[in-house]
Amino acid sequence: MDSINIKKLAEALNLSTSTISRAFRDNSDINGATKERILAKAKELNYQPNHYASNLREQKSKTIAVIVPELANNYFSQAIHGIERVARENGYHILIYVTDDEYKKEVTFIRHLHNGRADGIIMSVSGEANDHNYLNKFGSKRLPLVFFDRIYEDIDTPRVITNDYNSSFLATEHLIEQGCNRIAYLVVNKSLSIGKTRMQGYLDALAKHQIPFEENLVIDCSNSYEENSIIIKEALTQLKPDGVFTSVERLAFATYYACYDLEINIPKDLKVISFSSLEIAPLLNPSLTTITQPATEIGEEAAKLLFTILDNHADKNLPNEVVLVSKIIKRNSTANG
Amino acid sequence: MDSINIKKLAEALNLSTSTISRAFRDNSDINGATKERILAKAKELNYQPNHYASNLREQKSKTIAVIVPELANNYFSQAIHGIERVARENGYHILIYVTDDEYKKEVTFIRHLHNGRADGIIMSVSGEANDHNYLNKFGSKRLPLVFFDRIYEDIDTPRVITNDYNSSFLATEHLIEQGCNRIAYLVVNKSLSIGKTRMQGYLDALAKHQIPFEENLVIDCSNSYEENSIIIKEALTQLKPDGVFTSVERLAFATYYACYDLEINIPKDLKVISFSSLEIAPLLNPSLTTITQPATEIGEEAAKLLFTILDNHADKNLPNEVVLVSKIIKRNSTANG
DNA sequence: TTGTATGCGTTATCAC
DNA sequence: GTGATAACGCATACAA
Repeated sequence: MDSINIKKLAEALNLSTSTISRAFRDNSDINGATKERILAKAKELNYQPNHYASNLREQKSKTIAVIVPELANNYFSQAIHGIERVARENGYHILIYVTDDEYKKEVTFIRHLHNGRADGIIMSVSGEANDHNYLNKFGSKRLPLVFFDRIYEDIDTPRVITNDYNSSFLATEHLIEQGCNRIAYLVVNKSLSIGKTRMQGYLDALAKHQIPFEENLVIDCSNSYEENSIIIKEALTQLKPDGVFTSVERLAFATYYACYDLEINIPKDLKVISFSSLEIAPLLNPSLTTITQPATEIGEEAAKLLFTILDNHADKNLPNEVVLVSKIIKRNSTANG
Repeated sequence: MDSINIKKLAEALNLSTSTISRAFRDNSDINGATKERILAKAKELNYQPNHYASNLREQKSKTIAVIVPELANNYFSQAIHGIERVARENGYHILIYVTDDEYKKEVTFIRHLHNGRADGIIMSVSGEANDHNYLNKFGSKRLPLVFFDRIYEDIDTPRVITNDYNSSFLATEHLIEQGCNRIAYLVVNKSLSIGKTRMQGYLDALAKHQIPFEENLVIDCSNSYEENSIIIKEALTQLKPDGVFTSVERLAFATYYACYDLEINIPKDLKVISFSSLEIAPLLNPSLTTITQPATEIGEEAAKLLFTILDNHADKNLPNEVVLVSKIIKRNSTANG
């Protein structure tokens, strides 16, 4: 093995390993000149303190894990981008884990991460329908955890969310104001809190405007493209809604495709509004009215929150919940005439 | 410190640490019953072998690093998704690094990664205009490295790319066949190999069809949304092309926005074709003709290639270059009357 | 300011 | 089949 380590560097410089070590840590007493000498030689020999040895010694990894349900999704990739930026600024590295919306994977990831690999976790959850209690099994040894977007309400940990209820209320109201009175609500899994919160806004807006709620206008979709296509087409033909409010971007796209096929004109026959982080919503045919979440900012906030926790071992009274505001951007998919 | 480790587990079971360790490794001699007993107790006490200690001992991290120029981009997030999947299957974890197209960051990341944090690197490069030689400075200690999409041609390492030249040739030819003869080529940085390769296809297609090449129809764009808007609008007004071939997705979007503003009709006045991994290209107004790269597959191939290298320390004769095929999908942005 | 010695949690070698 | 022990590379308490 010809690889360089602290000992060899020490020998090469006729110094002790402790002195070498000091040259790489900031707060140690060390002669400026020797430090220079060490750093120079280190560069020459391409020496870097071994990450695993340091971390074993220091009992921390300078690494955080990010767990998301999916990756090929504007919202999550933007959020990760935000997390990455903040992490980098703080000298942290990020590990990415994708659950594909499978609860089992989430549990496996979280369990695994408690082996020291990461100092903290930022997660958008996948298993709302399942048992969240596994998170409490770690006791006091549970890694610092921050939720964003999709959360477990029954788990006590900081979270970054958006004002979903309000946005949904306003979105529904917008459709009503545009003349809709048969508004369908498309959701991926209505038992998930995020689906429920958004649905409540929908319900309350209907109530406010004295539009009776019809159970079957709540369309429970799946994660499969093909299945959704069938479900949505059937809903459009059978129920003939004049407005659609979709709780996730993907369902708006599916609605568009369905309308193309069925020759339903958006917005004339059907108005569409959706939660979406798509930057090119204006380029769609027709341009899509969106509730746009500040995805990058959500990621940044989540990361900041986590670092606050990691810095203050004595958790000062930090916010347990950060709420960011989404914006409704009206475009042609909900236009009149 | 109340945290559990191998020693405590050993005490709790009246066994030695070696036996505990064996229970967690596959190939060791150990009594079936004791193994059961250990695993059970481990679960009960929430014990997991410390990752950093193991890795320090074994001199490998079961981690690979992925370096990309940007994240909020369909292509890269899909590619990462592919990498993540394959990595997971192989029991590896992935670290993500975003360079924001800054060469300096790339160098810093790569340097840093040679501290043992990762066993290998998958990268789409950012610094084509700069000195790539830093990669050779590591000598035999350089980590296994696989390029994908954007590569350094002068660095000898395996790579996964697409048939860019051919796709560009066919894309340009498609525009010509649709009646264009003033075709602009939009590129972010034409000195980059990927820009050059794609441009060569463009040039050769023009030549084949005896269309004289006009230097100023090659529009060198930037990474800034605002700058591109100005550049493209000026190009469209001054040069009046009847076709646009964009080397990256983002420039196609910018072209759409510019045309909306300038009231140029696509495809009547201007036909547009672009490299793009956008899944909703059919939903654009008008639907966008794309050269679609198999992004996820590219990621998967890159990961597989890396794992082949990591497995065979004696590098068998593995392919140095994997070429995947892109597909041209004709849509309305290049349609005729 | 620098050096010595010890231990972080694990696994491999070698005994038994 | 199991246990004692050294070593992985580094950082710190303590000594000098």
